[in-house]
This record gives sequence, structure tokens and C-alpha cells, in this order.
Amino acid sequence: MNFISRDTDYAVRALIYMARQPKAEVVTVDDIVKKERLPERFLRRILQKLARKGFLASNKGKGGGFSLVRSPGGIRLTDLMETFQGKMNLTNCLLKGRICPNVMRGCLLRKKLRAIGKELDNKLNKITIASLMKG
Amino acid sequence: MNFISRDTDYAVRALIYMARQPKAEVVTVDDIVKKERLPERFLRRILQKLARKGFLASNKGKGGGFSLVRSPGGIRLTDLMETFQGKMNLTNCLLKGRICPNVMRGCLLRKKLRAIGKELDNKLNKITIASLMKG
DNA sequence: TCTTAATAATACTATTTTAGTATTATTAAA
DNA sequence: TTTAATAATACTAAAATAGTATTATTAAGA
Repeated sequence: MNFISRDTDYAVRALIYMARQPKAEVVTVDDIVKKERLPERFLRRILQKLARKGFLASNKGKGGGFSLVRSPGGIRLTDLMETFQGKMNLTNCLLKGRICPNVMRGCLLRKKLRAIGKELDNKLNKITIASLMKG
Repeated sequence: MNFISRDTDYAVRALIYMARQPKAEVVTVDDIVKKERLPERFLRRILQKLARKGFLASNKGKGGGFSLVRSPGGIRLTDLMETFQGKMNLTNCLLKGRICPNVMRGCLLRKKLRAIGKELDNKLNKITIASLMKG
């Protein structure tokens, strides 16, 4: 069971690569593909999604490419996880349509997980692209 | 993105139900299905797996059913998650066969996640079937 | 010993998610 | 107007998830 999906992972790598460029240059997908060895078409779709979500700007045409919109310190790992994996749900009740006998008396499992999830979020929220660039 | 899969969730419910029975009785699948409203065939397979893994004993034949082998305090949520979802991997590197450029200099993302994962494990490990029975 | 009420084992299936690929359109600089 | 870039959309293969179906086995009890 993976905590971080492949798209999120690729997005992190690409964003770190972009953030490392001096003075927020426009970067081409080909460049990232070559340096980070990521699958081209797939990375393209990931960057397109990041652009739609406001993380990146895309410039078509010759001399085009992608560039960072937000500062590296403003892009959290959890933002990317939410973008590509959906909101992380620690306390999901899986008895969807049916009547969960625990709902009435308050599900103890969910209560415990909610507390743990809150602390986990606090820690994960501190991980940003900027905090990952030092390595 | 769900943290706990459906099988794990069903297993938790079934085990709590069994643990609530006075004096570790043999419980039939039908009984659990009726009381907890879980899908019969699927629950059967879940209980069989729990039996193979040593959580439950199964008794065939008339008067048969499943019974707890371990004490409710000895069955951790993380044991069940591992059984049904595989070991939770917070720090997976997704560049499988390829060369991750970060491996050399030590991947900062993995380092950070490793620390968070350790604390998460410590907390999750305290959740047992017994601790979930009070509700 | 035969019936019956239970689980065991195995194989199958449908849906969703994951991880891509392929194709065609659009854009803007030179 | 050519060319080098991304955009958009549709398609596909594989794996995981969430089951269902079928047949075998077992042991109690009449």
C-alpha cells in the first residue's frame, strides 16, 4: 500500500527540478524528461494538470514551456497529493449506502483515526517543494 | 484515497463483534452477516484469511464456526492492515527499475517521510480490537 | 450411516484505479 | 509560413478492489 502515488512522485521531482533553475525560467518538458528520466507523455499530462490547478503557467509556441507560478515554499506535498490522489481520508467509513451499526453510538475507530490524522496532516503540511530542494 | 481498505474495515467489524461475545464462543458467519450487515461470501473469505493468518480458528461441520485465537488486546489494527492491504509504505520510491537521481545524494523526501511514518506507526500500533470495543 | 449445517478452497467476474500511449489541434516566435 | 513548443482528448493495458459462484469437505446428530 503506497502512501504516495506515482503521479505525485513525478510531480514532486519535476517541480523540484524547475525550482532549481535560476530566475524562474521557462522549462520544456523534454528538458525535465532528459534530466529526471520520467516518461514523457505521462509527465506532460501531469504538468498540464499542475497548470490547470494553478501551480504552473504554460507557454505555447516556440520558446514555450512551463514555469512556476507559486513559490517553492508555497507548494506543499499535501497539495500535490490532493491534486493527484484525492483528499487523504484516514477516517473513511466503508459501509457506504448501508446502515453502519456504529454510526449511532459514534464509531470509536473513526474517532481514534481522526486524532491521528490531524497530527499527520500537521507534519505533512510542513513539507514543501522548498523544503525538499536542499538535498 | 482511502487509508483503510474495505476488507480491513470488515475484518475490524467482524472481530469486534466476535470479541463482544461472552466467553469466546464459536460464531457463525451467518450470525455476523445478520448483525453487522456485511456481504456474506466476501466476509467468509476475509474470515478464512484471518484463520490462515492465525487470528481465528475455524471449526467445520455442524455447530462449527469461527472463534478468536488471539486476545482482542493482541490484535492490532496495523496487523489487519498488513494482512489485507500489505505493509504500509510511506517512503516508497516510485522510480522502480530506473535510476533515481536522488538516490545518490539521499532522497530528502524519503528521509522526511520516514520520520513521519515512524511516529504514525507508533500511534497506529496502539489501536487494537480491545481498544475499539468500548464504543 | 445418512442427513444436515457448517466452513474450505478455488475459480471466476465486474468495477475502479493506475499508469501510461496515441493522435490531432493550437499557439507563437522567428 | 515553418517550426518548436504545449493543449486537449481519447484510448489502452495492467493491477487492485470488491465482490460472486461453485464444488468439496467436515463433523454432529438422528
